[in-house]
Amino acid sequence: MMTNGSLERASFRHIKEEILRRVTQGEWGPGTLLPGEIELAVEFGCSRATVNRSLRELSEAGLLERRRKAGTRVRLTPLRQARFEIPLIREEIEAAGAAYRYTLLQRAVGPAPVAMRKLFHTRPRERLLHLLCRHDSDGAPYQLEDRWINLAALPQAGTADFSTLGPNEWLVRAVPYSQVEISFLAEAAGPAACEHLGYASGEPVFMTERTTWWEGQTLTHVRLAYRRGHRMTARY
Amino acid sequence: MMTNGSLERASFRHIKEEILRRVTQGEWGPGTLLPGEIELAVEFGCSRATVNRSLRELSEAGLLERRRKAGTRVRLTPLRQARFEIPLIREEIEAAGAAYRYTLLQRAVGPAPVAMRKLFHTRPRERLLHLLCRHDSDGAPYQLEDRWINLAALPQAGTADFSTLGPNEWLVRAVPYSQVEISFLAEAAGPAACEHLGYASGEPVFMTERTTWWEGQTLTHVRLAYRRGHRMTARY
DNA sequence: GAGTGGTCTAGACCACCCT
DNA sequence: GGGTGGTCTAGACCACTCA
Repeated sequence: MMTNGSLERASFRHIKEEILRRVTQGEWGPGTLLPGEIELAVEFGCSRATVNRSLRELSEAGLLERRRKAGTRVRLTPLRQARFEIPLIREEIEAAGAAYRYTLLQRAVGPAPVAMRKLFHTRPRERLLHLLCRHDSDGAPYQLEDRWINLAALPQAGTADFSTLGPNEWLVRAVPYSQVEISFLAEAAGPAACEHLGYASGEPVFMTERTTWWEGQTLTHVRLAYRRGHRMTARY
Repeated sequence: MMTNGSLERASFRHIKEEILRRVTQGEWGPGTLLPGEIELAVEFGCSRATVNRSLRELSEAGLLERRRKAGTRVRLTPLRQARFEIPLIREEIEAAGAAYRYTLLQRAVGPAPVAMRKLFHTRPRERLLHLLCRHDSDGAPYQLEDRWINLAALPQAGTADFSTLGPNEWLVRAVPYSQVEISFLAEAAGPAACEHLGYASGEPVFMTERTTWWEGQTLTHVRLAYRRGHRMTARY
């Protein structure tokens, strides 16, 4: 019945905030050993499970370090992690209040270059679908998409109509939950970026590369070139 | 006493895996309404709290969508999020098994350029510390660090010795827990990148920009230029 | 209004790992 | 060996939101 003494209800959120405050304001410096869960539960007038959730989440966020028997400590150097949300390109553009347009520039089916064959572990005879697409924001080129799709793993992609629906959206519907590796890098503008994004040859281009697997098979590999000045931003 | 019926102990991990399996293998397609927590608890032979933790974590990971009264659904388009760990540059290099070396190239205190004054909200008279440093991996230039530090907010930085300890490590110790905004971008190599990282003028450079606040004050702003070919990679 | 998830409690047992 | 966090349970009340 009696919960706290103060007006606030005991809650894992309040406890997280209070512990975060003590750490950021230096009350508990790097390396400090925190009181045990039972002790904190008494201090905050809540159950041990509530304290546990607070400390667990702060430890997942990289602020604290927990070990059985050793206790909970403030990390010496906080584990920094930035989380980037990867939206569908259409949603990204529309969220910015701009009009989205999609154009299929090229479509080809055939044997793959060596680099792609290695990535997809396909035999020389197997065919890949190669697509080149442009995504516009308010009529101006925004992103160029250079995609390879494994037709052995995704035969339906061979007959899908990519002239109106982008391959990314198609894939998300066909294979929604898959393993992904994503990279960010800088590259010199090649002929395609010059022609479709208006770059001068050799200009720096911000690029994303993504490879997608499902049940151990490589499904698709895509290289996304962004328009001049694009950046990926996150807070933490 | 009786827990499960099967040999496995009921655990939120097993439940997560099983639900993930049902979703990825298409048993529960996008938009599917999952059974309620109580129903799942009966199925898995565990308590509702255990089911709740499983579903909560899957929803935080972007796979599921939960609303009171409406229930738990498989997301139509999975919420994609990539998590990048941001290590100290020294740890990044040493983790790759290479030797780390740090060099302070320039140090200057003075009035700031307009762009920096805006960022730091300083008055014209206030001074900023400007540092240029290089981080080497196995003797080869790896990263160039161009940093501004707000001396009004961090007066100790004015007397710190940055000739042996990099400003990043110094800052992490002085102000461990702060707010950060980080961006990734591509830029043409300027004179500094050419001189210290061996770029040809105008070559594409992968860059990170980071601004750090603490208690509402802008503490520091840094631009990191990486050696040729660098990429940031994450899996999800 | 009623059904669902969100959270808290009190208690329990266990696994890990420091001393 | 013993103390700490890791997890589970059974029950409860609450808040949101859909019909």
